[in-house]
Amino acid sequence: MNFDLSARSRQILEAIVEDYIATAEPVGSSAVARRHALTLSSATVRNVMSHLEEMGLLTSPHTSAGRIPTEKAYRFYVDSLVGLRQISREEKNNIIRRCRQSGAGLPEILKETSRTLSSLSNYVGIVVAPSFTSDIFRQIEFIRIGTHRVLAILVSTNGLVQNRLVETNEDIPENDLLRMSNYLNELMQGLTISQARARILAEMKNEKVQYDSMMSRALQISEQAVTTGGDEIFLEGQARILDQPEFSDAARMKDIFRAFEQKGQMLQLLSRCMNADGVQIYIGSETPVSLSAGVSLITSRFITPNKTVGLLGVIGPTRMGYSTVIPMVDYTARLVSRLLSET
Amino acid sequence: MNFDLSARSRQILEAIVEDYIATAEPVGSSAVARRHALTLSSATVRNVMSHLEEMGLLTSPHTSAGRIPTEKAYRFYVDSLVGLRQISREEKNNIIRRCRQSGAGLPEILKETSRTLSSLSNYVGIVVAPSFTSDIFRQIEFIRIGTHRVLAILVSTNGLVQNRLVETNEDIPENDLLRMSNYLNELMQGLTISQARARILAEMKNEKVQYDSMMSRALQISEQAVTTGGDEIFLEGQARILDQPEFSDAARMKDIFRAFEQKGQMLQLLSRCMNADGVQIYIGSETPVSLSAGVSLITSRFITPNKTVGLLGVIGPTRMGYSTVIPMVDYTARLVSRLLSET
DNA sequence: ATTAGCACTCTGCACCAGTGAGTGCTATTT
DNA sequence: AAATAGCACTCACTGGTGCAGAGTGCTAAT
Repeated sequence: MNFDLSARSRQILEAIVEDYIATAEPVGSSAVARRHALTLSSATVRNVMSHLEEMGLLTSPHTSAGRIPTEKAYRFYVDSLVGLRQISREEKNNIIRRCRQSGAGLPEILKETSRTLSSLSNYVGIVVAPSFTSDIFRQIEFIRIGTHRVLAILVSTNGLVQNRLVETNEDIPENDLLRMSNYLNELMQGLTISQARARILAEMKNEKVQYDSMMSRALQISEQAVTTGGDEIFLEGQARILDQPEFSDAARMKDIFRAFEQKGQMLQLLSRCMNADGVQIYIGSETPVSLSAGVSLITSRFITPNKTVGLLGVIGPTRMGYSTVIPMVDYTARLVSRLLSET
Repeated sequence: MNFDLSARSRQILEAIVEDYIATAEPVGSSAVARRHALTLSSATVRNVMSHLEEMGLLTSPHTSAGRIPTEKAYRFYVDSLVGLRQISREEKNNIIRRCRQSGAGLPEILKETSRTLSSLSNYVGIVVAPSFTSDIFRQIEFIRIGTHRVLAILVSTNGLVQNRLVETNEDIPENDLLRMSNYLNELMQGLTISQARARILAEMKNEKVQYDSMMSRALQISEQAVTTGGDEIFLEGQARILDQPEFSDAARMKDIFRAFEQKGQMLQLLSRCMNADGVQIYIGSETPVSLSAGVSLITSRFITPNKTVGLLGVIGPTRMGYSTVIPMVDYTARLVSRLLSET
């Protein structure tokens, strides 16, 4: 979407967007003329503004108010943001310090990262953990809980753990459980969790195995264990959305919080963001997450040592401080990838 | 707090409380006289009301509005609620069905229970998982993740799992890990997690052990594993609080959501509720959770088969449908205890 | 003891300028 | 021809006024 805009029009548009981001109030021609050190009268600015309005880059809430950028304007602004404010050393250190202070486990790190993103941006931090199913199988263990229950514990090479309590119709002695886990550990060696699941299903049809009750039981139990229950998503600083004046309206707020509660749904929609590399910016209606209107999403992928990918970013109002948030998300994604790899 | 109230005064107070609960609007004398089938004029009711106001049971927002119950009035209302509406069979089945539909694991059940409490009450559902530390140790396992990391997995007899990634300064071969876990499993047999932690700390001071590098390393690692990171708390249906007219104000809303985000703090405060048996009712400022003003908390304990206790309940506005929520919480707590024990 | 009646109080709503920020157009300047 | 000064116009916002309605508190009558 390349507009045929004069340099001056651009500058003015940029000034309006930035003013609006800063104040959340419609900005008028005289404000632009003043702020903008350039020697231009408000009348001239007015002409340009009405032109920009015709192009669909600005709207006015009513005749005698200033003008507000449209989504299109934000998009243009972001695309032409040549001078992505470099992230300062101080801020970098801040991020590093905060991301490090958590425990060593992946979930802890990710949760803390989400917190950090939120508190540094003042918007909502979001982190989607690397999908467990595409992670590589490490080990499976069975632990007998009571007489008819077995706890299956599945561990991936990233150190992610998934456990599942499985009901069994007979009491399985610990010895058998041990043999079962040995067999399965052999079977799933080196596969991803989802491959392992496929292997299990295939093996269940294997005739030789069907006659071995121990093996078939092992497969049945493990099949349940590898059937993963949704990935994790860390949404931190939700309350910060309330600081934004555009969400002071109760109805809009309700919409957003409802959406935040539907983490499962969100996860699905976010998976789209994981396909491309680099920072992804979704403005307003471009946002895959259906969080009512007026929100933007900035994300970037990060990768774990064994190449599974996760997503991290920030959710805020369309009127978001793009110039600071974008480099922040970018840097954080790189940082997390690096932190995870330095073992 | 036994007030010296005539039967009539009581009836009127009850009518006002119920009216206010239903409408969230100040209730006037004529409304009471009407609703109240009793043959009383509004003037008489007015006299009684002004008496009740003197006693601190009612207030009026301004002279020409109706009156609003104070916390004291709710307390009185709840205490003298003789006819706790019996929970209907249909509703019972509803609860049972919903609590059952989750997986077999304790966390899944509890999360679903919290959801159920929320959706049936239309307030916020809250469930505090039984403390891991007071649960009985079942087994510890070590899994080697990379060269300098060991994943410690701790399982309790309730089937709760806690895992922790521990950094080691040397590479420990799998064989050693197995010996270590055998030693520890022996050591902690039959103890609660917190006792196990004490045992580990004691054992570390044991001279004989200090000279055995394998043992002392095992103790070091397991010490980290048993240092539990806060218990779990399931807060579901937070967005429902937005349906309450008294929270349509942005500032109050922010307060509440901030409090909801501080789950750790909440947990501490809630531990007070776990000491007494039966349904606990905290009205307004009695609430241990410091969620700004105007909220009430209704909780009850539930117990797991091995006698650890958890907490479950509902958070809502002071103007809460006590007569339906109280029996609901009561029933749900009993039900969960039963569901957990029927293995 | 209860109630009818009435004056009084206070909120909420509608209506009405007046104000000020901001626009769009036109005539003028450069 | 582009930029600007000037001016009429629009429209939200504010504060004041007046009225209706709900509700109270008091007093006098039942």
